[in-house]
Amino acid sequence: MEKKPDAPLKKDNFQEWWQEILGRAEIVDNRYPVKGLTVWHPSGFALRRRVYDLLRSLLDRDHQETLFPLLIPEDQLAREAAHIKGFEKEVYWVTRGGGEDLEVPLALRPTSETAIYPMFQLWVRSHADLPIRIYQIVNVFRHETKHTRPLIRLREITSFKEAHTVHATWEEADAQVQAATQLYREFFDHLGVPYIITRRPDWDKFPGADYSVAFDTMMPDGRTLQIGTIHHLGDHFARTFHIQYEAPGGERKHAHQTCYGISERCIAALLATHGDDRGLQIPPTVAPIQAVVIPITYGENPQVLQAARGFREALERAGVRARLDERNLRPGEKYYHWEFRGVPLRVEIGPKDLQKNQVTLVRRDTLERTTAPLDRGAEEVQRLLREMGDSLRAAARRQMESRLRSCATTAEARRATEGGVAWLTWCGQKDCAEAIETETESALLGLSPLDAEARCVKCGAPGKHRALLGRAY
RNA sequence: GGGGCCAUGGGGUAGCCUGGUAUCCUUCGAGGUUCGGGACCUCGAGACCUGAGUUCAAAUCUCGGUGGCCCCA
Repeated sequence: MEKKPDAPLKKDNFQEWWQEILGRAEIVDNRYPVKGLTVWHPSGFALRRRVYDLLRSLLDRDHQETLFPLLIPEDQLAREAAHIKGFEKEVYWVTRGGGEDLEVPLALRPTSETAIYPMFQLWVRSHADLPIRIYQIVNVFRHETKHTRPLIRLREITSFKEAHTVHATWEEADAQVQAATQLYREFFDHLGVPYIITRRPDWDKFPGADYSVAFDTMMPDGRTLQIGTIHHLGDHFARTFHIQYEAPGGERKHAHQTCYGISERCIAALLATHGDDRGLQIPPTVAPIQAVVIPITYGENPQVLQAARGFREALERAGVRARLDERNLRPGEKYYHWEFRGVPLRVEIGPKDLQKNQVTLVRRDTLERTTAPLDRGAEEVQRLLREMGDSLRAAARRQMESRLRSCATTAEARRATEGGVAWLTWCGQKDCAEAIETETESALLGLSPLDAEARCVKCGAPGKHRALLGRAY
């Protein structure tokens, strides 16, 4: 499986790097014989589990986890007009059971609003039932016509975390959007993935939403990747699905809703953000293996082996996820092996270390080599892991910010979007947006408030928004 | 949505034009010597995407399917 280290250079050719590294580092195996579906390798799955455990722990503070069915009857899926229009071209249908045609075709959920909201209709009776905040982590299916890419654009999204909330008023739902934004910030900060938060332009909002907020990050080639979205649904779905509650005064009112999602693109983002020409780099908070212990034995050497085993146990006791590599390979090969897989810290223990009663520690990010006394080694490992998490996050943030440009003309923005993204001022007119997109050869991804008075780069009218321009995956 | 290129052991490839015995590297298994940054030796294992057609004979030629990659909208 693993090849010798002729890994393509990431900054020169991200797409090739991406395709190669996922297989070689055993994250996913893309050889499954259906387009757009992929297999999580056990070690990739271990990472996925860490990342989603983190996400769960954040959500569990005030959400409850649930599980809804995969199949949605056609008539339910079609109830909300804008919603079905947004998804109909990508829906997979189950039309037969056994040898029989089904009376009602069943959709494989492309997202679960229409599976969940009929149940909300039953669950919501009184204002005392609100708010409801639930989430589920499930697979969803979308028959993508664009290029599928592993972990980035899939036909089966295997790891869709979707949260759905119900509130009494529009304002309360609006506050939930803020809360969700904060929660996502916290999540991506833990992963060290930098992000830009914008409101999606009207023509690009979630089908059936009042407005949509999106998190975008930047891939190494400067293209953007949407890694999280948050939607204020207003009362559109509540009206369609008759989700009503009895207010304290006795009148019946429509509820207001939000929904927000994160998929395995969050893992794509963390791998693409931190990886380099030597392989992956997994942030310590979510690394399934945080430190690998490599004994340097020179043939049989029971003392070294015993010390290495003992140290691994000490790490485990200190709460560090540690692994001992006792394979009969030369140490150098083990270094490359674990570096490629992104293990944050390597611990070497050899005869020279034993003599000095120390361990040698090597960081994955800087390859810096230090030593620590054997009996305080575990503490030092913990300290280094914390430091590495911070420094990965900071480096990623700097890297992205170096490729954000505020531009005064579309020509300037066009250059900026060749390897990054551009901010420019927009008046809010659709015509101007289209002209800007054409002239910059990129997409108007999102909007953010103006921080000072400015004029539309296209028509010169007073600006209404800062617009984010980029080329998106 | 439109166009182009491609499919050979687990991974990467040669062979295809001009039909006849499938190349090399890597990987994997066994054994031995090794071990502070990708060791070596011996032995062994493993492939022509799928269906149809042409032909005495197809990895090679033709058509369909499936899958992958790239470019443009």
